[in-house]
Amino acid sequence: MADRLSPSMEMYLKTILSLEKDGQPARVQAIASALDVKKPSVSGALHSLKQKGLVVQQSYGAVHLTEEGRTVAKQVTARFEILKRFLSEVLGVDATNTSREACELEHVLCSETVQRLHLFLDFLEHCNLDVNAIMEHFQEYLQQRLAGGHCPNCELKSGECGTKPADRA
Amino acid sequence: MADRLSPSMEMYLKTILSLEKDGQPARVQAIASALDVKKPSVSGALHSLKQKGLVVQQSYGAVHLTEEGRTVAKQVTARFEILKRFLSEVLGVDATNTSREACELEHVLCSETVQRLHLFLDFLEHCNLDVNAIMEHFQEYLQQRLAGGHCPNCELKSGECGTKPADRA
DNA sequence: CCCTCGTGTTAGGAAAGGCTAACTTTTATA
DNA sequence: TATAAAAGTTAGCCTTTCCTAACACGAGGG
Repeated sequence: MADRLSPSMEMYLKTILSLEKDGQPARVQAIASALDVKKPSVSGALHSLKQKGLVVQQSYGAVHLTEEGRTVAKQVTARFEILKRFLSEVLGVDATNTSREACELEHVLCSETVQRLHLFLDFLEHCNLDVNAIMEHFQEYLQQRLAGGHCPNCELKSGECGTKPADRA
Repeated sequence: MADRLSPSMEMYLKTILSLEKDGQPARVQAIASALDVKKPSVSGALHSLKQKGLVVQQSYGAVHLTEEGRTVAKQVTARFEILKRFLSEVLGVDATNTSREACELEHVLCSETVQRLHLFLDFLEHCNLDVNAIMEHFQEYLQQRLAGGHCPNCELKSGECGTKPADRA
């Protein structure tokens, strides 16, 4: 398999797939709006994706994924969905942030790691009834700790990974 | 607080802190080797970090972190350690990959998410004895699934997030 | 004291990915 | 059908981060 695409190129593919799924033709303008970039950036990116054989586009027309492009787009999208689930279901990250953050992670994590995350979610969901109780317990613990409580057994110092105490009040 | 530094700049700071911790003076050459870049790249980066007030360096001499630079470097390092622990202790990611992957994540995840991950590890470690059993159960499940077993309740299709069946044999 | 060699810096350039401005093509409407 | 608006493209530029080549400093050996 060729080297991984850049985050930027993966985003273009993911966006094209997503527009297609919504039944919209993937026009330059629509891609630009979805990614919050300008049209010339899209044109440039498409030029590069065409060279790689991942999309086709008749001049001045809509963009279509090739089979290979579709495969990559689906992979990226699948990663995104798994990461979003993990962030929200396990870590309880705020809905405002899950998409943005999953979107950065999807370009960075290797398949193996995403798969393990997927299996972790799968495990929590299907394979052990006790797990739900544990996860609820974790969510409670999380709320307490985020509210300022302190675990007596733990040397976690607030601020050490970038969150100041004031941020968590 | 100012905007987040670029991944690259965070890496320079983290590396300088790490060299200092090893008792070595943070010279341009040492930083270059540690990051696998050439000396002029380091000079350029240091120029930018000096302008931001994050490092000081007498000309042709060793580099030192300012108080602010040290704070950032420590935050990045702390994120790295937490992510590495999560990847290895929870997901069982291979030791060869944990550092590389944690190193990419550390620049991408927001403080809130890293903190939640930290609390998750903390929870697993200190706050519920049953959790260990669950996690061991997960590790077993992981091994089975990675060896080709299939969860009857789960529609996980191999390959959908980029791992081909052949990769997992 | 000078010279050499390792280390640091500067100059100049490439690639990626974004931008604006200006041009071309298509579409839609009067 | 003529033409204006919308959509796409091209040209040219900026920033970041890396590179190579060439130059400058500075500590140790003759």
